Amino acid sequence: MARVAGRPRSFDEDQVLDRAMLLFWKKGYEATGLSELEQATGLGRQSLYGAFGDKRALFLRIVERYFERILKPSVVDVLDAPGSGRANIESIFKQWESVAEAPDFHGCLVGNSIPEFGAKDREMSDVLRRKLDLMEAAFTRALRRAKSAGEVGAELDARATARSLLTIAQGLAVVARVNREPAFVRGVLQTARRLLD
Amino acid sequence: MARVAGRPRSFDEDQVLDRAMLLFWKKGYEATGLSELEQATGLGRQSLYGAFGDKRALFLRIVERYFERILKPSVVDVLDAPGSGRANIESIFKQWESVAEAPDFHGCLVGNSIPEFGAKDREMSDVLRRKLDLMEAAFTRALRRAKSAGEVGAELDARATARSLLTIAQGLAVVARVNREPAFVRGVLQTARRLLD
DNA sequence: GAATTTATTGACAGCTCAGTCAATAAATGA
DNA sequence: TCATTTATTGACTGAGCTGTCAATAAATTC
Repeated sequence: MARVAGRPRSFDEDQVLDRAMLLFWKKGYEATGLSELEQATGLGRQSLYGAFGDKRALFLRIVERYFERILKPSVVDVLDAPGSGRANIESIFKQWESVAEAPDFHGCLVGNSIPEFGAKDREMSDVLRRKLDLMEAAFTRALRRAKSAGEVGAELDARATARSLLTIAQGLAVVARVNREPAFVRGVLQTARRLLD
Repeated sequence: MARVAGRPRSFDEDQVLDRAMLLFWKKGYEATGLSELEQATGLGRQSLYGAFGDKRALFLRIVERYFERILKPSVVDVLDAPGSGRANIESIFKQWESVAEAPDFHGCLVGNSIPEFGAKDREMSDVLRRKLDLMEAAFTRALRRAKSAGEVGAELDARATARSLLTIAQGLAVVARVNREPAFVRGVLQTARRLLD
């Protein structure tokens, strides 16, 4: 794989993508302008276009990155960790509590984007849905393991419960942005735990 | 209350507001342009501004209308209906099922708007939060009545459960837009019912 | 009927948007 | 050294945005 001639990039791609991700996460797709992206990343417009394509292509890449760097490590990998499935779910609950109560909580990039693209953009909806599916599947695996280990009720419907936990997560990502009471999130999680018994 | 001189309006305000509401509901605040509002309502720009003020003021009015015309009758009033609190909650579940499975489901205007305004607009966040609070309170009332009537477990935490049901509702409003499987919504509701036992 | 008040119409101003063009800079390979 | 390739810079384009201005229309009140 011989390197081809040409001027080398002067920026760290990972850093640029992280900064763009944070911007899209906080402000949403439409509300994030190219000028803001230039400012946040320190790149000029042509560099952004040259490296990542247009705004939509950049966003698609950011969604992949958001899953790999945020959702996978903090949700999927935690649920799939060896040991107790139930304890893994409890770790997730604890994590949600601290995240949702943080002062600058800005929800979930995937959930935030769903209303924005709506039905008008099927490709984007499919991409976003696939991320939710991956989380649902991870919850299902953890619940099945918990069931085999007798950590949850034997009659528990793993798939339906996984769907509920995913739905609660996305609901919290919305509601906790305006309701900043710690008691709110704790109440929801306290109730979610009851689903496992 | 003597009428003052002047040319009378040539449009039906209710109809205009309903059409604007549907547009904001489907597309969101930012993505809805004045030209689209003109087209959907049949009004010229100056008529819109004269009657409702600027886009933001119109949207604030639409949010109030959305609560009065959609959320209050379909959630608050159903929960506050005389008789069994538990049966009223069950009515809500049934309704969510049919709504979320409809082909042109576009979520909840309140929930859709929360990520869009984020923390940058406190007035709007407060308005949106108040609508969620009113629904939470209605769930709490219904659960308390159900508890008094012995329709739910005596140890049930009415407020925490109300918060969970609100969170599930907002979660479904997001997730069901991309996951169109009827089994998804049904699974979540099946699990939600378990919260009441 | 005349003055007043409000509604409607259409054009327009100022700004921001995503995306592109052309010129310059900096590396490689021969 | 020189041709080639890629990156960067900054100006620019055309379109769309919200909001406003000025003129006209249609009612009431005196």
